[in-house]
Amino acid sequence: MDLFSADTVRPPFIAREQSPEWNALPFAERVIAWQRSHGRAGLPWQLTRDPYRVWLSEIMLQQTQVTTVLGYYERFLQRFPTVAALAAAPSEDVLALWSGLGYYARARNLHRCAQAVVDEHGGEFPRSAEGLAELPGIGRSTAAAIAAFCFGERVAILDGNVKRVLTRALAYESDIASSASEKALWAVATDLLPDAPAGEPLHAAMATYTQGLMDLGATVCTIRRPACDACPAHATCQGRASGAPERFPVKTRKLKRGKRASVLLWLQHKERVWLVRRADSGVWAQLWSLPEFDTAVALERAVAPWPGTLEWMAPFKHVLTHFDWMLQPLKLQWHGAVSDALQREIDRLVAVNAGAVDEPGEADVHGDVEEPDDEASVAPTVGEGRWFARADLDGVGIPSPIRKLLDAAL
DNA sequence: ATCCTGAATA
DNA sequence: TATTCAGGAT
Repeated sequence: MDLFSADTVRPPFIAREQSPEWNALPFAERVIAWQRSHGRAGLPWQLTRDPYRVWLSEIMLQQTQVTTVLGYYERFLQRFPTVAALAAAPSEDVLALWSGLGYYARARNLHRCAQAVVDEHGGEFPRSAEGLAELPGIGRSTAAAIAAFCFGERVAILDGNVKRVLTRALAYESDIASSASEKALWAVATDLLPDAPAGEPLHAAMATYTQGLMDLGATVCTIRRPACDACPAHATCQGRASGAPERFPVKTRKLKRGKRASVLLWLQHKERVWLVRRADSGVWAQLWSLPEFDTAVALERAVAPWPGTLEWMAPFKHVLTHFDWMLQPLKLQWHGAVSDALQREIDRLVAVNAGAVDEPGEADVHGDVEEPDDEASVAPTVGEGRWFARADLDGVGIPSPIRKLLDAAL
């Protein structure tokens, strides 16, 4: 069953067929009416007002689609049923359950936030958007969403979906990246908030309106080919009137990505692979991955004295926001025993990664030619490495492309 | 400016 | 198949 497309479970909403009186309703009331009949309902995090669950869903839904989050949300709650359980957990376990979701700073902030709620707020989330926004990982929009859903606070959200809906409704021509636009759109979002309907608590209106704006952006006012006929704001939408609603929001700055190339050491002994924990900052911070080198030469120098043969595996590209990353795995495999001396060498590689060992020392030990620019040749890690059997990989955080690589060949 | 991934498009 | 794009908080 497709929970995300309202039209699969409900008759299509055709704005044209609505009465003139209905179209004359204020924006918020139109959104609310649409949400009640055509918004997404029944998603796991919509069945509760528990701030812990709503907060978790909002963090997971940042930069991540509903279908992806569904695969993580329940599993996470099973392992951490309460904010106290999450606060008490090792950060390693939190990252393991976040593994594959991406933007791992969210998981680190999530954990810090849980600890702040327990340590500084007696285990209860603040009941206002203002209070929520002071917690790690909760910005203005996420704070407002939680406050609207859980406490019915009359406060505006402004995420990517909402920006799209609003800029189209207004045919807003300025680049939304500017701080002036940001400010203006927050003001618009706040202006459009519903008033308490007669004989109805504001709480319900705020929750429905907030969800409605999100769902409208996700299912009707889509990036490409918006379904204007199905939109409750159809009649007054300036973007639609302009004939090219998909032109909004206006973004003049084009993103340009840099390039980076790295070499990964796949160190395999029998059925196990050697992984290191990455540094506390930078890409894939604190996740487990294959040791990373700037060049094949640097990698070959590091493993030169070791047994086994180096095998070049298929290179692959991984795209991040700010650069295209070409990754070349080199597999070093052997089946003999790991002597204490060799294991010390392997541990030492990690220590070098962490910057704990002087580079000249390494050159001496390996009897290698001195090379300039050696310091940047190995990506930093936090100095921890372990052998992993296939079954061990489930228990730790591993970046998606690395997990995929390991799954395919380990 | 820096984080990651999956979906959409070419 | 390869490339482009979207998406909040810090």
